[in-house]
Amino acid sequence: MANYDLKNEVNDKYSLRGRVFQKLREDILSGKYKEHEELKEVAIGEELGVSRTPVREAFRQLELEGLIQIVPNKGAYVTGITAKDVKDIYMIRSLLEGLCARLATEKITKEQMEEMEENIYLAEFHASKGHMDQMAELDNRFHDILYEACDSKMLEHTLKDYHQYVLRVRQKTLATNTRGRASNDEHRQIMEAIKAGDADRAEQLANKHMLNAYDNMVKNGLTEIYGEEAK
Amino acid sequence: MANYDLKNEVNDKYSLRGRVFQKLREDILSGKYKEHEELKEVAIGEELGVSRTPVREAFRQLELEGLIQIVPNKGAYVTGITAKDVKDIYMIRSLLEGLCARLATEKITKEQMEEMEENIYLAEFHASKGHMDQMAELDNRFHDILYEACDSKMLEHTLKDYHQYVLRVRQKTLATNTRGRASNDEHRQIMEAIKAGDADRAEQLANKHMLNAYDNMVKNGLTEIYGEEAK
DNA sequence: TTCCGTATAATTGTATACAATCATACCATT
DNA sequence: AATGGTATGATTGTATACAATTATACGGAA
Repeated sequence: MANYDLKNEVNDKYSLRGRVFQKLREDILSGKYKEHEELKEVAIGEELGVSRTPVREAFRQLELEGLIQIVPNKGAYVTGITAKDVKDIYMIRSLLEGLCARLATEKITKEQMEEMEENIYLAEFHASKGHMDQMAELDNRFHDILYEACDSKMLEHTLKDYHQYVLRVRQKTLATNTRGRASNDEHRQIMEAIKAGDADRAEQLANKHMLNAYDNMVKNGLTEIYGEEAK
Repeated sequence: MANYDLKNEVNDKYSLRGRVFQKLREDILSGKYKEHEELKEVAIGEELGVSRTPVREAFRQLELEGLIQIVPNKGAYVTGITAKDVKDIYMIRSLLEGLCARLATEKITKEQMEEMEENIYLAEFHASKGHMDQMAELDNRFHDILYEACDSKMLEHTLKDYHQYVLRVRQKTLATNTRGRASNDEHRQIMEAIKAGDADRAEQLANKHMLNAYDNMVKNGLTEIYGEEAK
């Protein structure tokens, strides 16, 4: 839990620490740095042409986002996500996305509602064309809209944390076209429930949406890459 | 989300950064540094006899714990909790403590069960004696045991974050003797449900326990100190 | 008076030097 | 050969100097 001022993320783009942070974040999420790999301050500093100081501070931020783990006097290691972690995250997200959808039903603004509708419309278009990258992007954005719409910065922050945490896994899941379309349908149903002002139904649907996403992941065996199967 | 290796907290006791971190954490939670107060690197460094570097790093950790907020090129400010935040946190905790209790029903070890029973026994003793400090301590510990017992480091970490976040508010709530006893009773019921292996009931009770705690806070007007009333 | 701009001070951002700690390799001893 | 200890190198921890940025105060112009 931390950094509730999201405007900082913008400001940070212009500081060295911010740039180092973003670069490392991207490299970890893209898989350049693998799990349990050690990140050395000098090596990364030299690679990016900065001193150790901003690198060290970027490390603290990455730890804050759960992407690395710092062991005192030893080093910084890329965080490993076990299958059990992924399972737990989806269990937690199921509850919280449900709560989020319920709150959003009352709090969503007209602009957010319109963006959500547009998002779903676009997603269906890209699904029919088989544009996987765009679909993944739109899926991320759908959830972000929902998080913002619930009008709770505590809930929004927690959900964004978890969302980002499973990004590495989730990207691959959506690559299966059938799940992509099913996911879109579920988004549409959630959106319609919110639009109709049916908070209970929105909560229930968002709940199920997460469980379905996890079931699909397990079915495709996509959690195994993170170690042993969740028990 | 961050710092999943709790052993670091122990190691950090022996580093300057760790000591600065602990000191500031204590001072913020105890109210020495008030909300929105600015923390200056040099001033704190001089006060503790260290340079700016460990102070800066401690700041990053405090931000990680949500106790301060760092604004680039400006400063570090003690995080303000609004009444709305407190309300949202209890709403979220209600769901997650429920999930935690449910999971704990299956995963709790014999040792944890025994500590939990002992905790409740002791709490009732101190309640009868009017020992408020001990009761607050035991209340914290009860929840920590529950978090550990659920056997999910993701859930445990999130709950500990939120728990700590409302510590400043919660301390005061328990000061009312009647709520202290009611809280103990609820702990006992949760414990008994877990012991009986009734996961559904444990979840439901933990759920209600949080909502009751929040209701009591509102009733006593204790959230108003954090700004306007939650709407 | 009010507003704007500039100068100055205070504060954070970054680089770098040095200290402390940890990992490794090698040698001596058993 | 196995074990233990010491020396060496690598890496992180800390202090400090300097740069960049921001806040404040002051003075002049409208």
